[in-house]
Amino acid sequence: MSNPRSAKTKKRTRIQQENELKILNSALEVFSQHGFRGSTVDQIAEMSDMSKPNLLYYFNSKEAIIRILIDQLLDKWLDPLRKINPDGEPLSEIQSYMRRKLEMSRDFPRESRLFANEILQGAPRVQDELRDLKKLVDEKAQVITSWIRAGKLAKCDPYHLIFSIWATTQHYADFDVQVKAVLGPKLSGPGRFEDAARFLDHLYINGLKP
Amino acid sequence: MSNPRSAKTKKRTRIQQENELKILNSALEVFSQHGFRGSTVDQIAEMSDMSKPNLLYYFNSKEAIIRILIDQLLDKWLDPLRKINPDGEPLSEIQSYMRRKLEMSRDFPRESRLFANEILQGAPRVQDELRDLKKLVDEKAQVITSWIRAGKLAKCDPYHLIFSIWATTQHYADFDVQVKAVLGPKLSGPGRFEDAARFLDHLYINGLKP
DNA sequence: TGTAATATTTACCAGACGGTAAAAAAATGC
DNA sequence: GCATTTTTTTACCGTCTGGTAAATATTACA
Repeated sequence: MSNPRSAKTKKRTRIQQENELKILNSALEVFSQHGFRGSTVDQIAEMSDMSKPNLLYYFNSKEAIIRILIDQLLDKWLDPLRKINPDGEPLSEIQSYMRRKLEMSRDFPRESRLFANEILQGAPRVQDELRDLKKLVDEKAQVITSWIRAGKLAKCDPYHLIFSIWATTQHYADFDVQVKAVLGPKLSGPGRFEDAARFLDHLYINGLKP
Repeated sequence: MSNPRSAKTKKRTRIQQENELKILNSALEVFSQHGFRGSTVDQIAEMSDMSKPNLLYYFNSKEAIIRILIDQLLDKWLDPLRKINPDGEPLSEIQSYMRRKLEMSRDFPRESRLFANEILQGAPRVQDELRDLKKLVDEKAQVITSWIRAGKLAKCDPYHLIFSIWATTQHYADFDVQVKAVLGPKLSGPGRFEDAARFLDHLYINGLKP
């Protein structure tokens, strides 16, 4: 068999497990920074302390690697949205969702940037995933609408509400260099996520009116 | 002289002006969709109805083209922020700024995506510009702080306020495919920018509290 | 209309890229 | 310790890419 991953259910050896993990980790690093076409297999191989042919022994192609990364990503990415509880207190559900998304930007910035790269470049590889995404968002938009009807939330477009939460939270991962450049060395510590959370809490609940 | 652009102040011929414009326009299209390394000179040349050597007669290198695009971009990009008037009515100044940024996303999505690509990939070419950006943001953050002190605005972090406006507005350009996929064909018309503006107006002024 | 300057084409090149074949080396199981 | 499987290395290949040299065609202007 040419490739260990193509074996259907055969148990993986220790070396396989280690190397596949190492490769995927390097690939995430490289792809998230340079995008797919901007990355080279050699870069990923070098970061994995491996020769290019050796890497291609574990994964058939560059394309195969990013496919796996994307599949792993989307599930994790949608989890915070799934966790929104229709029976919870609306304002605090929104708030928790925002916080969960912000934590993802803090803890998984590479995943965020990989996804951003894909979308930015026209999402050629995530068409199916976008369909799933729409389904889930439609569902949650209905929940939000029901909250508004019940008078628990200000009247607003639920889709754009969700967009704004995505945008504001992912910004801290995707535009990290810009955020750091603007905040300067003093304010760029890990505390910036706390500051962001505090600001967004206030914005989403009370707005800017004094 | 090998290249018409390298001539210091010599007046440009009609053909030069036309072709340079055509090339820069194609380059913006290509770079904004594929990023720098993901784009090829041939792509840009083809889109300009030109051979690659002919294109390189007008611009010395691929790098030179993106440099010019970036220089043109930043100025335009910071304009809405510059226009914030310290003597205006705070809430409506914020609102106008948000609207101006949203209009830029609507009218110049390629510029937005080009910039996003640069930042996402570590901003290797925009270090100087980020310094200018910081200066301007520091200045406007002070204005916002003075508004808060005067009791004209809710107490909040001015930097994160600016970040949130950038994020929410640029989202509609940078993540356009995702926005369209989620909204579906019916809601994806040009009217989505009006819907977004309405939502953001309400969010930034009143928040979500019913 | 002739001529100098500008613009375009043709034919390349050297290096990087994704990927393969096959042999050598290392690990595994008996 | 030996045979089998797994892993790694070496040596490639065809294609694409950014860029160049030089010849040709076109334009502008006196």
